[in-house]
Amino acid sequence: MKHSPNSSSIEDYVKVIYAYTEWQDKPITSSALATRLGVANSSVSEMVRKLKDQGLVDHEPYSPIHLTAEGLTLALAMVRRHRLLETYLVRELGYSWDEVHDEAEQLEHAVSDHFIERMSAKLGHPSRDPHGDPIPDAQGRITMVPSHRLDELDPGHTGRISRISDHDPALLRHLEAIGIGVDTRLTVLGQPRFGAGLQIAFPDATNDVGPLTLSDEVAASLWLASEGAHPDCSVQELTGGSLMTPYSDAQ
Amino acid sequence: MKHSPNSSSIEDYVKVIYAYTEWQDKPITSSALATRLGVANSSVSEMVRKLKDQGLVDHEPYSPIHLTAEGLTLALAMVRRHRLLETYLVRELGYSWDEVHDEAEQLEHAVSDHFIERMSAKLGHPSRDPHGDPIPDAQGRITMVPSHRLDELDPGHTGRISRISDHDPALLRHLEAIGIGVDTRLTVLGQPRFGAGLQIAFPDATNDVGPLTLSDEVAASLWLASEGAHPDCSVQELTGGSLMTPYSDAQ
DNA sequence: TCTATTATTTCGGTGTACCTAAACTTTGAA
DNA sequence: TTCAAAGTTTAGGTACACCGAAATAATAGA
Ligand SMILES: [Mn+2]
Ligand SMILES: [Mn+2]
Ligand SMILES: [Mn+2]
Ligand SMILES: [Mn+2]
Repeated sequence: MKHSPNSSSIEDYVKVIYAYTEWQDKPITSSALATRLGVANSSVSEMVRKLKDQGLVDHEPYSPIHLTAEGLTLALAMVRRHRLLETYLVRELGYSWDEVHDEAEQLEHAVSDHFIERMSAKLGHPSRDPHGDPIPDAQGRITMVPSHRLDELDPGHTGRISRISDHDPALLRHLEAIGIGVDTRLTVLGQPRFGAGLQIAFPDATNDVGPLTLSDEVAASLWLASEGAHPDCSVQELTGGSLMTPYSDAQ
Repeated sequence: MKHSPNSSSIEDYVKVIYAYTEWQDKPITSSALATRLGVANSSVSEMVRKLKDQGLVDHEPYSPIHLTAEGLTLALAMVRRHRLLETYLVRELGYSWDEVHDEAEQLEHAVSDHFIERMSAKLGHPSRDPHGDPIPDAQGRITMVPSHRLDELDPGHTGRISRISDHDPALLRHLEAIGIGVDTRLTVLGQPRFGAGLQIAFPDATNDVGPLTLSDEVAASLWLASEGAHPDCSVQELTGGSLMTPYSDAQ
């Protein structure tokens, strides 16, 4: 109900609650939230009570945490900010894709709505960030090709990488080194004979790049778009309203 | 002595202490600092004690507040950040000069050293911001033509506006409307017969722009560079070292 | 020189966002 | 079905950056 100016902590909590569901399609638990935010479980319990009081989440004690419609709107606004900032840093300021996440994590709380919309316009209103993550538009609509995490896919699937987790810069540099990026075409071969991981191949490879084994961690960080999927058939209308701050004068 | 990560409050205190001297050439008092920061006097007393403990200011009770060498380095780093950000917002994101101050006030605490240096490079390492304020270089050196506030100048002086206070957006829009901007050439005529203010004329005016009377507030917001002054003769070496954060890894 | 005014600091207290340790649920393995 | 381990919340406490009111110091006028 309340429309207090959201603190950067609140913004991060709500964003992480949203992002968890985007990647795991189940609601986040208290301890998972604590791990992702790098705070103690008790801090999460307290903050979740506050978020509930403010109408941003639904929560019963000892149960997972869900965003309300209002919480979702705030989360989408933060996701939009974060991903537009990452895109801007790469395209306009020459950052590499492994450098942008931490910078955007700070900036997302400091920039104004005005700044965000200027940036979006200058970039031509992009719909994906440098890691393939979809950027909600100013009305909270998300467009993305239907995709699945590599570790959930049965052997035999071929398609293009649609998104890559940007949380670990070292992982991004590793992927770059082995030639995997957004829109790279590849085939899932399945688990190798012994041990863990996932074997993949590059169907378009011209030279001697043979099949590769990805660790479980790497495989869970990659999403593959079904071959022939079309972005337009996957618009999700997630919120009714605009993502702009209700009172933009409150700088 | 301590090299704790500076909070945005500390950054603002130190920056305001520096900026006061830049405009008034005398050290700031506790209550002036409180006014400029929009906090209570008691808050300033407490914070100044903390700044002293951290070696950023010299201060005896009931006396004005001076920056130490270390405090000056931090202040110059913040001034550099603020003015580069303002310049960037105007040149790259299409902000007008009255919109940039508040946005930069937030961003200056959120961007990394890396971001600042990328921005500076992209802008061609500018030495003035949109209001004429000098931008310290990465070593803390400031270059500026010798100038004086309009309200301290004797009648008869002619020169170019070298800097304009950016704190009041309405004032900036007013100046724009009456044709005064950075590098505008004008002559100080002195006080009008009755009442307050300062009369000026535009020696280069081609049309019917006659002499104008500026209010005291406006006159105190403008600096005039002596006719024929040369920037190179006014480099101030203000600090020995680099303005970069000692441990840049501590994001 | 002696106030009266003004400036500054100290004191007690608030809200936010954390923490550790202790208490309390839930769950799943025996 | 039971109960120990795992997950979660509560209790008590800290640091930070504020506040208003009270106390204290500086200063300037008579
Ligand atoms: Mn963040
Ligand atoms: Mn991303
Ligand atoms: Mn600031
Ligand atoms: Mn400025």
